[in-house]
Amino acid sequence: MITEIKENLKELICQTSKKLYPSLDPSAIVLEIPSDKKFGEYSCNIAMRLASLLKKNPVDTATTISKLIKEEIGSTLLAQRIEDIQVVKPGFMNFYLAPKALFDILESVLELRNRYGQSQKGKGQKIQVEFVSANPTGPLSVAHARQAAVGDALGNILKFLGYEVKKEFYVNDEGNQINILGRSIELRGREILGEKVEFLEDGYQGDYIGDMARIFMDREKLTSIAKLNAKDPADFRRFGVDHLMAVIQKELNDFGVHFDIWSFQSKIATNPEIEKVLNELKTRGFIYEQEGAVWFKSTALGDDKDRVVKKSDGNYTYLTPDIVYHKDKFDRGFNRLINIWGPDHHGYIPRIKAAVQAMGRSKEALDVLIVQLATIFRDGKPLSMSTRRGQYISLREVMDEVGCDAARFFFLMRHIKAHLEFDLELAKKQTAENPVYYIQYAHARISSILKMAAHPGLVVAKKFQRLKEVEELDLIKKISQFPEVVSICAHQLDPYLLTAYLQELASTFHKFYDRNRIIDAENKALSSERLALSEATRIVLANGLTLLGLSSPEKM
RNA sequence: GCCCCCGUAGCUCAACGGAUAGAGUACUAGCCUCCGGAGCUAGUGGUACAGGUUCGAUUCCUGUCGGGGGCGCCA
Repeated sequence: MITEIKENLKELICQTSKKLYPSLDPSAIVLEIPSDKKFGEYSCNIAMRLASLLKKNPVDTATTISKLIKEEIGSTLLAQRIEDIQVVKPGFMNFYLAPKALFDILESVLELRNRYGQSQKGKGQKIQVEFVSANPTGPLSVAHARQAAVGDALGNILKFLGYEVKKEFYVNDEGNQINILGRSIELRGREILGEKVEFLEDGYQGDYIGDMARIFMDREKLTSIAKLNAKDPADFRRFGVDHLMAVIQKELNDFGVHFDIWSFQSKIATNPEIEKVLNELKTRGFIYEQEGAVWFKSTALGDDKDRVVKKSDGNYTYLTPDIVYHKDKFDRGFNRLINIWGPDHHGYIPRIKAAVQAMGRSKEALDVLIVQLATIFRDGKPLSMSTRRGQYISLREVMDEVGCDAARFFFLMRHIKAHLEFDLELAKKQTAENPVYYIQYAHARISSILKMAAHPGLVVAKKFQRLKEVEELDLIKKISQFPEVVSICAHQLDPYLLTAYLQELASTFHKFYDRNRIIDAENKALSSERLALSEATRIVLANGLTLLGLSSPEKM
């Protein structure tokens, strides 16, 4: 409903403006939600864009256009829905929706319920969102936690807009890091059996390694050094990967993040497959040999230096299986890939984009989102986060301390490209200072009112005519913005706008609640319309919270 | 040295290139005979600096200064 109104209005403005300036590019016409509600529900700046072309005062142009629109509008669906058009100072045309339009929107929310805000915009497009993809060498960190919250919410949003979305976790279960993992476990095992060992310089040092060694040796009955020596090193690796993947899956599951697909490097980037892809790249002229190594000519496609894909010792670099993996993604039919990475990988973007192009795909088919780190604060002081040593804050700690909903919301609250300050004390507070509870409180409050209204026998209205207070109309207008907010999130590939919107919606509701009595047995007709308005608000809050991966509690 | 992100109110952050730069928090003063006071109302206060593009710049471009991160035949 609301998107229809906007589209129709845009079309009308376009046609009318073309009468003044026939070669007008329709994409130049932008309808935006004004910063201040006194400027109406939609505002158009086309007169100012045309000012220099027409060599006329934009206010005059806007006046002319708005007169023409008023003449034309009678013949369209908009006639009853646009109440007023005003021309203001620099040359804005501001459009004011009529109560009829607002009531239509309310009715459609109550009818569509959890589908309100959905669209079919993405129909037929297959998108893969790959995120977290942490090496199975330790528990997940806060950095992964933020990536998980972002990827999950973004995937939800894209699905909501009709895209066919798969959320995928890529498991790097081979390579140097995994060798080091296996070796670290083995060395801890030797220590447990009393052997004096020198630990690896770049080995994994967290306590969990020793725990894992103990579990493995119990299971395999490795009670002596001799038995341990007889063990295949690959067994340590395999155990390490399996064990840690189970830990990671459990953590993500508890965090409420669910993946559709788990891909394993060992299955996808097998040596024959790698050679096949390298041959293909060679045929296309992107491979050469130098100093005993095999190089990918990524500079030809925008990278700042060429990259080794096969070292002089015959091993592949990290990049090589990754190229195969990206080819695999496209082979599975995805026409758009979204990778969510940490900031430590940003230098890696040009080479993987080069690889995608070398395989004949457009570089626009791959979006790499860099999610900046979150710094965890306690009592106003940042907690140190030296990596590698196992001294980083884990997802588990944050989740246990502040709860899933609060943690996820905090991770989503800022642009993904902005550093995030995460205050544990604030996130833990169950008070007004905490925005999560502010939103959920509004949902719980409405749920409670709806329950209570059942007693006096009030019904939730389906048709509207009595809502006219400022707070009522403001609330409907805020509700009407939801589809657009979701759509902007998808366009920007960042869910943060939705967190801000939900706070505004909750605030608009609280104001309405504070100044207007909802349940009133003396005035049932008005009361049932206000109940319906509350229910519509609840629906939108729930839809938004669900997209972000948060719960919508009926009681708190 | 090169690359990426960020400099906005005391603090944490907003503002598709638009209108008087907005919220929360803190501080001050108010609001419960009645639907959840985890709420509402009012007040105070700001674009790092220098140029450029534009009818219009917090936003885009160049430079300076400041903070964070990244730059391997590591992953």
